[in-house]
Amino acid sequence: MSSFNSSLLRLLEERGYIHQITDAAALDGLADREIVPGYIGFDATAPSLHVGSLLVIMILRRMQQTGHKPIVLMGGGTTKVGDPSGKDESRKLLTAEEIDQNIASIRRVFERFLKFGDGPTDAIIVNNADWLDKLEYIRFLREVGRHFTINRMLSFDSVRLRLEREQPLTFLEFNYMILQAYDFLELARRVGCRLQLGGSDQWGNIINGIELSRRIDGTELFGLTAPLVTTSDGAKMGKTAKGAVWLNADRLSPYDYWQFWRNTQDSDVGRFLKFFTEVPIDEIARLEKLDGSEINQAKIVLATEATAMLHGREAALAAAETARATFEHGASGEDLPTLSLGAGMNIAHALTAIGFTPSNKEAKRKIAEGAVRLGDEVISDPSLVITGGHEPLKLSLGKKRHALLVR
RNA sequence: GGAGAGGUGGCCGAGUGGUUAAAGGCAGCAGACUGUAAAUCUGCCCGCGUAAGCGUACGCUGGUUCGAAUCCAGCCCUCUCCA
Repeated sequence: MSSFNSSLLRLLEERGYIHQITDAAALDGLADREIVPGYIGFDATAPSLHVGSLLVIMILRRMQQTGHKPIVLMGGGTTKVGDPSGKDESRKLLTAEEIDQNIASIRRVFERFLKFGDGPTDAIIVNNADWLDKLEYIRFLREVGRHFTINRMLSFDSVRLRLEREQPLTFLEFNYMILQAYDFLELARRVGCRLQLGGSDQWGNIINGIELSRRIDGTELFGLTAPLVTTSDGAKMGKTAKGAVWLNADRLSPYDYWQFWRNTQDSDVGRFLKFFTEVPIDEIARLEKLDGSEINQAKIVLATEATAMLHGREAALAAAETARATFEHGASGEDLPTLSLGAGMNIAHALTAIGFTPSNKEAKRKIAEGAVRLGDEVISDPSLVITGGHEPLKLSLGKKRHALLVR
């Protein structure tokens, strides 16, 4: 069936994880013969990664499952420079302290997907600040800089698009691709890394690293990119009412994470099951063929499996149960967000306090629109003051967002 | 260093002294229809306040004026061309 021999590439291909490979046949041979250490870099621009990174994290996990060694590269150094890819403006510069805090916060997620340790296929985590922070400018320019022509650098999307749109690109950011290329060289030297993975937007950066390593060390390295995950109507995946879909539980609860997947469009379910769960292929084939409202069964599987992988099976089942109680029986599940009313609270303020509305003003608008219900009764009085009773009260905004109010 | 263009709400983008909290579009939220889907139609979309009302807002700082996003001065930033 598959054109590949190695279990790694066969699995990645079957699941749809492969967008481009530099030298597929050679990589296939290598992966078939020996343990391939492969890395992905993650910049620490926020205290949590979001679902946008989930696909490549899944690839690391799959690598390990097929007998290879995942390397998580935290971009402690590159974050200080800022990746211009896909952005019109440079980010504000983070301080070293903020970056370190972000790294500490982000790394916990990887422990859910990868097994770390000292064994040959155990995952390791490294920080490129370890070498980038120590670079000496002139020496670096002479050793590495001479392998890059400006002519070529200008042709890369990350740079070209910015220039075409007449947006500024600082010299600082311009250097990002060189540093990423150098990372690959450094990882090859330090830990024998042979493969770099990334999103399709990273192709240019990955190629640079491969070429740099070949020129300086004569080492043959490989690159593999994953497709950009968009929803079927073309939008970049990963936005919800509350903003980005964070992976850290303290930024997005398991319940909300479950809801994110539950609300997947029909046409995306099959693809997402392949990408973000480990449900067997033939089972996915069955699920995605379900008709009409039956497709919701597939969405529930997707939500529960994806949530279980990140937050644990128990949290996933609790989220599923709460959703079932809330949406199918009109009751309320205990996994819903909860707000303590204290002595009593204005209903509009309560909506804002839970985060359903960004402001009291917006909360009042929603009340005026008839979108707010308290215990399934539509509320029309924006000045209503709620006091908690013995039983939790269910507060709802629209059909999807529900919370429990307690005393 | 010189010449020109420009900086408007999350984004794009109108607006050149007075119903301008600022057209229109996108994104977003809600309602209807559904299946917690998509598409479609409708409404909403700076904040505080129950309300009257108030406070902020068109790069920054001042000024002119009864009144400024709109005029003037200085400054900051960006782009294009020239050196």
